[in-house]
Amino acid sequence: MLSLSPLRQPPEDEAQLLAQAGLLAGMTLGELAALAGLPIPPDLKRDKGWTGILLELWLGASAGSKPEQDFAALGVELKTIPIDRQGRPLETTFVCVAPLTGNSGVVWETSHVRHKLKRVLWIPVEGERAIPLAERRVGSPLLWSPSAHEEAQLRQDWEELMDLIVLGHVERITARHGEVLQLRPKAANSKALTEAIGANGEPILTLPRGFYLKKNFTGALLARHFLL
DNA sequence: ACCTGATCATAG
DNA sequence: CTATGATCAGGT
Repeated sequence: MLSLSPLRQPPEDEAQLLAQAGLLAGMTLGELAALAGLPIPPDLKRDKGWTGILLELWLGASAGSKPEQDFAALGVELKTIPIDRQGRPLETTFVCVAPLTGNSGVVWETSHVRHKLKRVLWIPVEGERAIPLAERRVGSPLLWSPSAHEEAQLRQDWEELMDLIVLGHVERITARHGEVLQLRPKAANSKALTEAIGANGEPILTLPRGFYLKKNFTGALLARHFLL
């Protein structure tokens, strides 16, 4: 029988990764944290990435801040996603930081967004704040790649947003732009600034931005999986 | 009730 | 600062 313990090595293939992820389904974050020897914070207010780190540990992902996929050898990215009791996402999903300069000639095919989303292991986790963190249960894993339709949706939003950035209109972009992919601040606070292109082509300082998947997109891909 | 803009911790 | 991991919380 497989031992229920964190993987100390990266998984060898997708099947092994999925098998390990499957063992976690139904367990609580409290159980997984205790078995991994990880302290459980009272809530996520000051530990927003805690669930993601915990699952990385259990699945043998490279911890830390490397700008790579979580399972580089497999080309797989790990995403935990908080869900309500009906399996619908409670939050948008951060994809990557948006490049605000040096974008002449960039195309969808080689974009960071496309690369990050090429193959994703989604792990739904109960996320309602009424449920104590330690009692929240891990759901069934979903190894996903964008369908042709999903990629077309992503590409359209990405191209629209990148056009605005390149044309110096980043500060006119709001989270309402994009049907499935949105651009929002991704920073420590509202004082953190980075360089971007202004309306007259001049350098400006603005908030760092990130690409996020809207809930309608992740909700649909989860529903497709768990209803079929 | 929900979404958008703001925010939190850590490593390098 | 940028990268990783995301959720918070007030205004609409």
